[in-house]
This record gives sequence, C-alpha cells and structure tokens, in this order.
Amino acid sequence: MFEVADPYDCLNCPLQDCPGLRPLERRQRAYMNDFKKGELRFERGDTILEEGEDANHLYTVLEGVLIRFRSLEDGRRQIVNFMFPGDLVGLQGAFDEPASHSVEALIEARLCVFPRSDFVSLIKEHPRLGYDITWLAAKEETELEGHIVSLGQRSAKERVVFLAAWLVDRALATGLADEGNRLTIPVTQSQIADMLGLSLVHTNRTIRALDREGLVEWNSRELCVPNMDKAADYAGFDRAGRSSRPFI
Amino acid sequence: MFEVADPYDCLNCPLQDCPGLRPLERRQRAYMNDFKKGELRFERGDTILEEGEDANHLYTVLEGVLIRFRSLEDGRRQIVNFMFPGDLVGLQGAFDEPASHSVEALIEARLCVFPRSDFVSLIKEHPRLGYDITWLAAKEETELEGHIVSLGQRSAKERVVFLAAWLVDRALATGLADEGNRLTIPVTQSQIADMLGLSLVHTNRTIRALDREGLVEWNSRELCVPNMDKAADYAGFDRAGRSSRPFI
DNA sequence: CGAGTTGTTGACAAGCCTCAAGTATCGTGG
DNA sequence: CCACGATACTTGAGGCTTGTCAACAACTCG
Repeated sequence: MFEVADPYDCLNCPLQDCPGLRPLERRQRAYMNDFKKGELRFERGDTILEEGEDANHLYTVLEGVLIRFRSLEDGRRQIVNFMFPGDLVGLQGAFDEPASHSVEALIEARLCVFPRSDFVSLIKEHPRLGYDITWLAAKEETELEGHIVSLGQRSAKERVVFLAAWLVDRALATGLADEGNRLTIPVTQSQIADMLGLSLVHTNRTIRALDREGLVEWNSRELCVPNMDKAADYAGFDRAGRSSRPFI
Repeated sequence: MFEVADPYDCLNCPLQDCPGLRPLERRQRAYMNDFKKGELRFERGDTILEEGEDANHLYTVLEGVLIRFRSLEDGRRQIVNFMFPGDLVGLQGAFDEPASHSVEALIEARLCVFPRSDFVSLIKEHPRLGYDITWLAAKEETELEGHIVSLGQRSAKERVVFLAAWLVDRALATGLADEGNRLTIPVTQSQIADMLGLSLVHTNRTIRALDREGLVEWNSRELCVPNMDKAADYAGFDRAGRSSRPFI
C-alpha cells in the first residue's frame, strides 16, 4: 500500500465514465474535491481495513475489486461481499464502532480517501450527496439480502452459479467484463468456498461439474458465464435493476 | 391492519424511554411531528410490506416485532432479519426500486408512517437526522453480516444458539425481555428454520437437543437463554456494542 | 530447481434433509 | 362443553448432500 502521488482531481474522476454509475454534477465534484484527502493504492492481498480497527476514513473504490470478510476465532472465515468501483468502503457498520469486518484487495486497487469526521458537514452542505450515501447503504443491504438467500436456501450448485452471475453482472456494470461475459479476476477456490459457506473440496467438485455442464467457467484467472439468462434462471438471480447507482 | 385513531405526538414518542435508544432532542421531535403522517396497527401475521411493491412510505416500529423475508418462486422462503422497536422499515433496499422483501408482523405492532418523498428535505433541514438514518442503515448491515456468518460458517446448533442470543439481546435493549433473559414471543419452528436455512425437522431436533443441554429454552410462546454469557461463547455471538442506537 | 500455494480426485463419514406417522395444542362451531 | 379440523411440534428411518482426510498434480515465484 502506498499513497498515490498524483491523485485525480474530482472534476476528472474516472468514475464519471463508468457505464453503471450516475455521473455527478460539476458542483458536487468541486465540493468533493475539498473533501477528498488523497488516494491510496493497494496490491492484490493487501489489507485495506482490519476487523476491530477504529476506521476514521471512508474510501471510494476508483479501480479494482475488494473482498470484505469476517473471521471467527477458530480460523473459519466468511466473505460477506465483493466491492467494485463506485462502492464505499467503511460505510458498512455503525460509524462509532470498530469495524466488524476486514477488507482486502483482490486485484490492484486504487481508493479515494475521505475523512469520516467531515461526514456530517457533507450531508449538511449537499443533502443530495447525503441521500446518495444512504441509497448506497440501502443498496448494499439488498445485495447482502441476496447472499443471505443463497446461503440459506440454495444448493451448492445454485450458489456457485448465483455468485458467478452476480459477479459478472457487477463487472459488466463497472466496465470490468467484456461482452463475452468474461471477467479477468483471480479468485481462489478457497475464497469462493469462504463466500458460499462450502468446503474447499466440495466447491471444487461443484465448479468442475458446472464447467462440464457449460453453465459456468471459472478458473483461478478468470470467470465466464457464457449464457447469463440461463444462469440467472438456474440460480434464481434477478438481473440487477438497470438503474445506475450513484457514487461519491 | 387499521389506522390508529389517536396517534402519539412525536413530543411524547414512546421510544424516548426505550432503554437501548438515544432520545431525540425536542427540536427534532417537533420537526418529525410535521413529517409524521399517522400510525398503523397490525395484528400477528399481517403483511406490512409486500415484495415487489413500490413502497412510498417509511415506517418506524413503535411497538412490536416484525420479520422481513424474501420468497423464491418454488416456495422456499428466507427470513432475512427481525425488526424491533426503533427500527426503520423500508430503509432496506434502494429507494427507487420495488421492495426486495416482504415484512410481516410477528406480534401486534404499531408503526409510525412517514412519506418517503419528503426524505430529501428532511436530510436538508436536519442533517443530523440524515446522519442517524445512514447510521441505522449501516447498523442493519452489520446485523445482516452477523446472520451471513451464521448461515455460512456455523453448525445447526450454533445457529440456533446465535439467533436465540441475538433475539434476547435485542429484546433486552428494547424492553421486551425481562431480567431472566426471557422473551415472550410466538416464533414458529418453521420460521426459525426459514431464518437459519435449516429444514423444519432438523430445526426441531436441534432445539430439543439444546433444551436438554440447558443452553436455550425455546417453545412456541417464549424464548429464554438462561445463561447469556455461556450462549454467546458457544455461538461466537458478540454481545452488542452497548452504544444506544438512534431512531427517527 | 525447490518450496509453497492452489487445484483435483478418491474414499469415507457426518450432518442435514425427506418422507412418514403420530401427538399436542388451539380455535371454532355445533 | 365437547368434537372437530387445522396448525404446530415430535420422533423414527433412511438417503443424499456436503464435509473431512489424504494423496497427488499443476502452477507460481524466487
């Protein structure tokens, strides 16, 4: 991890051109620029936030993909969600309490840093941005809801297909996947297992089976869902509301 | 369901005295009163919000306990969370999209109704309240995170103990449980199963086993966790930050 | 080239699910 | 007040999904 020497000016925020994101107005970008404290870069595997830590920053993902997870004392680990460009890190969890989860970079990532303390004044001066932040928090909750349904009700195969479809969908919206529904990202089978609540071995078998059936192709480098409609149907995945999300 | 004839004046909001909630300032209560549109009462089993519906209201739980769930086409159902006094209904899920889940009353409940459309102006005029709403959304997310960990990593017995401890903890904070950690609430084993991602039969066996071991006593009328510390330890339940939550 | 990580596969065990039947509880109407 | 049906709880038996243990192959990196 290190600080980026030449951070973006918010007026030229790269997220402005992201297909799935609603661009900010010029005024808002100008304001955010004052609010912005700098940028950080992380390599794959770097820890961005650690469970138990008192976080006094908020981060917006500019580039990259992160995972958010919680660990149990005995070594078990549950990945709670993946985060894509435009997502806010640190919004999850009550502000005044230590972080309930850790966040780690899955690929090289670039994050925009905001001080948390200025948050109230941000809301005050730009209520619309405050609204957007609440919107993001609410949206994240809907996503978690989806994962909860997977964990609680779906079989191993359904879970893998659901996660694959969900990832590709989010990647398409953030320009990380191409038209072939192919996403280049190094996800370990162990990470998939920790996300889906399955054992490593069974995750492997399930992925192999889905590969043979042609539903999902997922190796350590990339993920591809050849037929999204078929996959979505198989796993009960509701292809995201096409509405674009706000970002900060 | 019917409208309450003599709703509370926000200045005398019953939640002000709730042990786990941070009271509102007089000014804020006065403002909320303008914002408030009325009160609704629901009986056990009544539907408050239906999946797919365009909700244009927000509700604060004044009294009662609710469940929030999502249904799959084939009849499977996943209960996502329980809601207690002070919780905001309708905050979950992006505002402009149809509800992703249904909400139902578990016991007789009384809800305070707010129009959603005035939400931006509320944030504008009382940024502090906007902050609190975001805080609540973030807190809910932490709770879902906890349930995700349960579903993904814990055994059937651990899940039941975790849920029991969690419910009692929340009930204590909202004055619904007594000092004996006893909570009078009619939860069906089928509902427990749908929350924990277990079959009805296995849920029953698990509860019986825990009863024999004296860890959790849970029948169709009430729930009791005789030794909270022991239970919390057994299930890896982190007894909630003692910090009191805000409410609207 | 060797060490460490990740992926793959087999054999077996265990946890959980399904089917099935029976019992308790509760509200309702005769 | 009892009979009845409906709902919820309980328990057994057997099967399937998933987990565990173990060994090996493939890959990555210094």
